[in-house]
Amino acid sequence: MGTSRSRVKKTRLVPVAPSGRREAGSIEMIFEIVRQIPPGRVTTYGSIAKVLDLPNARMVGHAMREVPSKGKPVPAQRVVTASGKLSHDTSGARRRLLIREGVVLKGDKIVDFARLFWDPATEL
DNA sequence: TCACTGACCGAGA
DNA sequence: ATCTCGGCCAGTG
Repeated sequence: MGTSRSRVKKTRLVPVAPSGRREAGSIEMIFEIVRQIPPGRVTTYGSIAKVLDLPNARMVGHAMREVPSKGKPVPAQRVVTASGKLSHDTSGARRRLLIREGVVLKGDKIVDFARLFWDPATEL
C-alpha cells in the first residue's frame, strides 16, 4: 500500500468563507443538522460528526459553543454527549430548555436516553 | 513551532 | 454505574 498518510479529509470549521459564501465543512452545516432535531428528542456530538464525516466530536462541541444568540435558532440543548449527559451546562439553561420540551433529566443525565435518541444517520 | 486546553468518545478497571 | 486514559485535532498564546 502507498505510504501516504491516513489524513482522509481536511475539515475546517470556519463560520463562513472569507468571501461570505458558505462552504462544505463549515459550521453552518452542523447548525443545519441540529435544526432538524425534533423537539423532545436528542442526538450526540459524535453522531453529528459521523454523519458529516468530521474527524471527531469535539468539532461539533466547538460549533455549539459558537451558536449565536441572534439569527436562525439552533436548538443546541438537543445535542448531548454519547453517554446522554449535558456537557458544560453551568447555568442550567440548556437543561431547562429540555425540561420545557418534556425531556426528563436526573441531574445532567437524560432519563431514557436510548428512547429519545435521534440519529441523523438513519432518521434524517 | 511547541505546549496545553477542550460543549468528545470508546475501552478498561 | 463511575472513573481514568489515550486518542482525536482545532484554537490559543
